[in-house]
Amino acid sequence: MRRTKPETSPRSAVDGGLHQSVARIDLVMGVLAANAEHGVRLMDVCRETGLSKTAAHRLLHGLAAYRLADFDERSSRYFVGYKIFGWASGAGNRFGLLRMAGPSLARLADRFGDAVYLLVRNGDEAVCVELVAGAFPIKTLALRVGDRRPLGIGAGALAMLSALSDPVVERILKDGAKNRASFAISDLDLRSLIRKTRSQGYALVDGAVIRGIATLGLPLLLDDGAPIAAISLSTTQDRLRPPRRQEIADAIRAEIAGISREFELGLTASNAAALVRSSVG
Amino acid sequence: MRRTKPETSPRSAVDGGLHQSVARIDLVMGVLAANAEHGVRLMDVCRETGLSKTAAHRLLHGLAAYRLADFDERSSRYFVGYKIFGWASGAGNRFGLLRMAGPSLARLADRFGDAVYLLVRNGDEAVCVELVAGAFPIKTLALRVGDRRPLGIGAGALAMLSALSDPVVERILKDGAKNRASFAISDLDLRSLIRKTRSQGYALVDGAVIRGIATLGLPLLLDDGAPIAAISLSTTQDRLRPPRRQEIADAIRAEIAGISREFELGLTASNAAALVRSSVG
DNA sequence: TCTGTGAGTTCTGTTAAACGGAACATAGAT
DNA sequence: ATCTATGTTCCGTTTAACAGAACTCACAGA
Repeated sequence: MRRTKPETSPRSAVDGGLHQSVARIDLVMGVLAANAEHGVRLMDVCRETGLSKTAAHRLLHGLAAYRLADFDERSSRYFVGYKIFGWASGAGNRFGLLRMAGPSLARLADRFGDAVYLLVRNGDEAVCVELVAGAFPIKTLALRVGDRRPLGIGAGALAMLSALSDPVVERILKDGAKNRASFAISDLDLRSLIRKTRSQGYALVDGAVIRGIATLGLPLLLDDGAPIAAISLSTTQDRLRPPRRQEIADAIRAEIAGISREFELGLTASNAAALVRSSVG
Repeated sequence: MRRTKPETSPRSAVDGGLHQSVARIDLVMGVLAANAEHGVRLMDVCRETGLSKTAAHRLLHGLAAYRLADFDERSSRYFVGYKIFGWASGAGNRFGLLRMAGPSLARLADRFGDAVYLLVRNGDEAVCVELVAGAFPIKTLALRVGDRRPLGIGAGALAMLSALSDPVVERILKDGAKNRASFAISDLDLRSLIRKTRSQGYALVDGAVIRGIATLGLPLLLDDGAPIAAISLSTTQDRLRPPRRQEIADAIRAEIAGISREFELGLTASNAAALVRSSVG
């Protein structure tokens, strides 16, 4: 009796058999997203995912049928479907945070001319949920919408980490060491940054994550002190020297105060907790 | 022998059996996205999708395992996962369009102070791919990123429709009649708007789609005349009267000329065709 | 404190949706 | 014109997903 060889079975490459359908869709969409600009052909997907030609073909057609992917017949290339936008626009607005913070971001970007970010805590990571580029000609976009960073990497994520209690900080440092490896910031540096952040009341990362770019961020705290989000601003290092630095920190703090007032009004305690810990897993 | 009743089997409710896994994921993610602000509980998903408790449970856990959904344990609510952002940011940049058009949008929003949109043609619809809000205090956001409109509804979509040949326009009007039903614009109105758009060289929708808001748009054409995208600006009706109106149209036209020059350089003929017709289905 | 209700989770046997491989078709390159 | 690589269709097999039932848990009202 011929048995299916278990060796390089694509299913095991993904998940071990559980949630295969989600696993494969995630896998394929990931490939589409990674090559979104020029699209991918069937065999590209096979190569990158290890799926059989048949499986990839069927899956891609299914995705296209539901507009999760777009297919161009002439070039026979697949793209991430625009339908994803609809999902994403909802995702950013969890608990209406984006709706409430949006005007603040715009005001800050407008006043200082630099790029302003809204980051949300998601487990031990920070996700960039919105970004408003300012008018200043030198664009210093440190993050794009959707980018993830371990807590502690970048001013917004550092602001959130610093707002957590020491035991939690220690746990996060321990669990996330591997994820921070690609950033040239040692745990020692990080601890000293946290101390500095706590003492000065805002997080400043001056060229450490991206050369030449400085970012400054403050956390949005619930009344129990839990950080759920952060607003940060990035610019060139010379535009973030002391006098202006303090001015920016104060402006962000003022905006955050307004948001957090509005935010807590529409929030029950359980909802708040939900936001903080959403998907700690 | 007890047979599974075929009657209201959820699988048939979705697709008829083909691509069930994609169908259900699409279905569930759609529900999550529709209730993104407050999240949904397991039974909400069951109710809204018709899925069995078990199926919904398994699927949601699978989605959460891959971070396509986020689950909050305390409130036991599911949310659209932030991972979707990663996919979406790729989606907007098909063929690098967003990268090339981004600076133009920012310049326009900056100069006029109003909201500026980038729309892409996707089959017989237009999708809003990017939006830059201007500094003017009255915000007139006619679209959000990810919104879809039938071609012809809204200035950008009207600009693209008007750039198509008459036979194509007729086909789109015929096929899409139902989708336009919710907008108070008759086909007769639409034909006259198309004529007007063609003669004046830009599309203007003055309060017809949203009361009090006027939008003005121009298409981005390939050298063979096919419209692939549009840039539009929305503001209050009184801010879009004749002298300013012409100024805005000229400014958008100039930006589009720049984009399309850059765009065609990086585009082979087949790629261009791909973009135009992506997912006509 | 007890009890009833509704939500969420786990278990189990069954089934059909998805599977891989092979054959077939098509397009591009040489 | 031939060859190679890519894309599509077919088909018998199988395993991942299925529905239902039983279970736990939390909470509300008596």
